[in-house]
Amino acid sequence: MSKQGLELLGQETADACCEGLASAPLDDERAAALAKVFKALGDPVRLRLLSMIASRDGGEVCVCEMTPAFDLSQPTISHHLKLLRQAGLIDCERRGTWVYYWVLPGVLDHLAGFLTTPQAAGATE
Amino acid sequence: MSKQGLELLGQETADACCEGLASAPLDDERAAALAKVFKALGDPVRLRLLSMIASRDGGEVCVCEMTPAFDLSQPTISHHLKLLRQAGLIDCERRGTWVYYWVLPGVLDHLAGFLTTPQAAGATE
DNA sequence: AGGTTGCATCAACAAACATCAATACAAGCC
DNA sequence: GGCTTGTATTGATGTTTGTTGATGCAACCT
Repeated sequence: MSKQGLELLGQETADACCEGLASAPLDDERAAALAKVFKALGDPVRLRLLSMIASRDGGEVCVCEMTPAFDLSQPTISHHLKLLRQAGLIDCERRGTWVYYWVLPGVLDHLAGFLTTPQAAGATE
Repeated sequence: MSKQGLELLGQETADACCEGLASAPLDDERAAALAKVFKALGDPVRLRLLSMIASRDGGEVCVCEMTPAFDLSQPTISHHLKLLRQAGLIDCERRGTWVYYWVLPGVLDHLAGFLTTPQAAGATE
């Protein structure tokens, strides 16, 4: 189930959906929504967790594999994963004993599109 | 001084310089450097300030124009601008009485490239 | 059933952050 | 020189965040 979402939501990639940061001044509402996501990215542990999940072949990583990769307690890792989930960046599912996390498709590319400036969006290099 | 946060992002062009979030697990150092930048973006006021500057024709905005655009005190706006500057996102110059801010070129597109997943990067155009 | 393991939640604390009033600094004007 | 305006810095305060030990819950295994 988790692997198929990416192709099905393929039309949601970076461009065309909504205005970028540099195309017009942000209004309060959009700024607040976007700030939530960037705030979730604004911690080195969460960035590493997200990267660990996003770079994984198969797209899924077990918590049992992430927790020992940090010099932090298990509740702390669980807390950071929760924040990433609440930001809409990842989701998880329990399968038997273990819990697996994956990156929600399209969200990262969406953010990238938001940051891309009009000039760079048109230029290939 | 203030560009430290983005040193690890490099000055090279957006696409070929460094690995993206989804290409390999981030190491501590890069995660810490990137987290600083994302943390700077993780506040609605700073996002609006940055957008206000980035979307401006001519690329420069006077502080005297930004301060009244928010329901916040002048020191607070100045503080947020300082954080954006320390994150390596913007720079400023005093010209006579007024101070002008602009977005440092390439940084936003660099961040966008970092967030772009390999699949989407190939499918962009 | 009882015991063990994996993960989430709770309660509590220190550190970091957003905000403002007061103040300091810089540049123009009288 | 003194006065005014624009911006940055300081000091203080209430809030948020990162972290942990303790606890709770779910799924396995005898």
